[in-house]
Amino acid sequence: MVTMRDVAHVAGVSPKTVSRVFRDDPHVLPETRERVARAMSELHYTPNMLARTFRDGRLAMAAVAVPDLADPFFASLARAVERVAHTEDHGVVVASLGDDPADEEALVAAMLQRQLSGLIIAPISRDQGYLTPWLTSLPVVFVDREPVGVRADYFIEDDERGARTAVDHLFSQGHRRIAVLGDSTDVVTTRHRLAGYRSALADHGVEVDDDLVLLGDPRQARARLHALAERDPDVTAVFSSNSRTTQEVFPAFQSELAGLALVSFGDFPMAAALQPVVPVVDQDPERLGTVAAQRLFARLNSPRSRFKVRNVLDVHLIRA
Amino acid sequence: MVTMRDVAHVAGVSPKTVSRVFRDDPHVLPETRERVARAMSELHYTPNMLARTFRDGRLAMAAVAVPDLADPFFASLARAVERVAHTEDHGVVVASLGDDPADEEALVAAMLQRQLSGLIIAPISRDQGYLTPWLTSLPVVFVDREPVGVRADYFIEDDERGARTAVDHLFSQGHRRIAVLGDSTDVVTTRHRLAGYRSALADHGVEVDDDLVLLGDPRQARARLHALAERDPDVTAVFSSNSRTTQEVFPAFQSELAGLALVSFGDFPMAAALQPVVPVVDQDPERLGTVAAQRLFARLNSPRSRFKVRNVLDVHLIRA
DNA sequence: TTGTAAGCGTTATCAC
DNA sequence: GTGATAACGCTTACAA
Repeated sequence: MVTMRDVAHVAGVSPKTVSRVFRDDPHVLPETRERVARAMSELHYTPNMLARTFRDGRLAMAAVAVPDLADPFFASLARAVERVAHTEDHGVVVASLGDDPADEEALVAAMLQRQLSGLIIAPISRDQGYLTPWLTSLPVVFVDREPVGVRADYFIEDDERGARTAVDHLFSQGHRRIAVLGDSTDVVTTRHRLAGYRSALADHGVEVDDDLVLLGDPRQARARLHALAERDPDVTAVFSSNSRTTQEVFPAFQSELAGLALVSFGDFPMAAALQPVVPVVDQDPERLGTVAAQRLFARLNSPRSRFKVRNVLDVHLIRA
Repeated sequence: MVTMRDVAHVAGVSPKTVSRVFRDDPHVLPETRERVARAMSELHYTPNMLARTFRDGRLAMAAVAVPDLADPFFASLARAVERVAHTEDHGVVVASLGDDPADEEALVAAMLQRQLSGLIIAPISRDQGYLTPWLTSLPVVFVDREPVGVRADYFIEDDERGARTAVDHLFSQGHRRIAVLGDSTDVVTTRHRLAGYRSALADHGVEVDDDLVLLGDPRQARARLHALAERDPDVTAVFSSNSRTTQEVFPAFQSELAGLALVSFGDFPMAAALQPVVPVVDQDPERLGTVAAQRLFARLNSPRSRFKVRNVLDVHLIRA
């Protein structure tokens, strides 16, 4: 590997001068600069970022931790973060947290040990208290899901309101017996959206029937829903509280559950082209990722400024 | 930040001993080890990975460069890489290359300057010759798109064969005047799939009409196709040579192009639930990412072994 | 078993 | 305007 030393040697100057040339320090004679520049290109010098960032203790990379990078929602979110990070000369390290809340802490710790400059996270566990010690050394911004057990910036959608809107829509179509599908209640958004479902029911004077509340692993959602429809033919509509689950169950609405109505919290690819039409509460992961990343860099670039910790983005029902 | 020095001081030993304890070096008295361990946890010591990796010149991170992380195909691929990297105690840095081939080199260079341990790339430019100098310092594996202008491992699908199969399928349904949609020909897969289209036509004694070849930005694909249908009503079928484009144009087949047949190279989310049914050549990004990452780490872990450079994965037409 | 010294590539400080 | 020196945190010789 070619180092500054090598360049300095060839150019007949000190390493420090090479450094100066590289950093465009004005305190270098044009002639010297020229000589150094020539040596650099002759030797194909590439600066060792690792050494540089080691000096100031911080890798120019932001971490993004999401449940699953392969989920289009989180992929878009990560892409948006990447875009912002790029304008700040930062790279982006990604980590998928997976299914098991118990793994979250270890995965996140593994990332943070690498002295990244900041973390954007959509957690899967019930409590992120383990992050508290890290907060002194790097900014953390939550996205999509608010922090529990730790105080940090967060950018979320109005889950309860969105869910209520979605369920209201079903009521407006005349449905009264409405099932709800959701992820694990470890996930805080599931709890909020469930609350929205409940309050919509309350608004319409319908009592919550726990038998209509189907939670857990999205991969089993279709089976669970199918079983419900069998034992309870009065159910006429379903509120799916996240897009992952919606994608799992949708095909059922084209076959064994044809005729039932479906609304979804969270849009997903090709949703607009589906028959039957699925109204969705649109979340805009792009925007979520962008604002979260902007906040991260705002924190990094002006550590003493104050910012609004809680940030709730509006959501809208589309294709209704 | 708490350093080894601090821990050493508290434990009353030298930094080296702390290092030994941390690395589970057997040459430490149980008693000493105990004392150091206590000091570490008292001080909440976290090792500075940056310093450690700086020493051996290599960050424990693999780079993944793809056209667009928000594209479900590449998101799945990246997710698979992440899974493998994780078992090797490596992080994953992602970069979306975007639309403009001219940006590729700079974006990739920016990543590699960070002394990452390896690169997995699905390039967008016509020539990756710029990578040659990097090959001495880190392994590079191409995915989905073979390298041009540089010799490196690559894992691709059988593009030409897949395309031929897709177009054959249209012929078998009686179609003779078949349009083809594609990305820019800067992308090597587009060229291969176009070749597959041409040879399928040749097999069936149909001459290629350049007017039926619609290439360029996927976002304009629907408009281009619409215009073609207007001026050439004899076209009865369309081969879309990548999933991005297919997703753009699909809605047209539900409205202004209803009745035309469509086959796609590349599956996409919810495709199975669409009406009309779209047969697709399935690519399995998951598998592609997995094998590419495995190769990357194989190269890293046994630098002197020899491997097969060219690796072509089979593709199959599904939902036909 | 434990400690000392040196160095990884870069840059800040402070001379000259 | 330029250079010597030290330092970032850790680890690998090599000593003790």
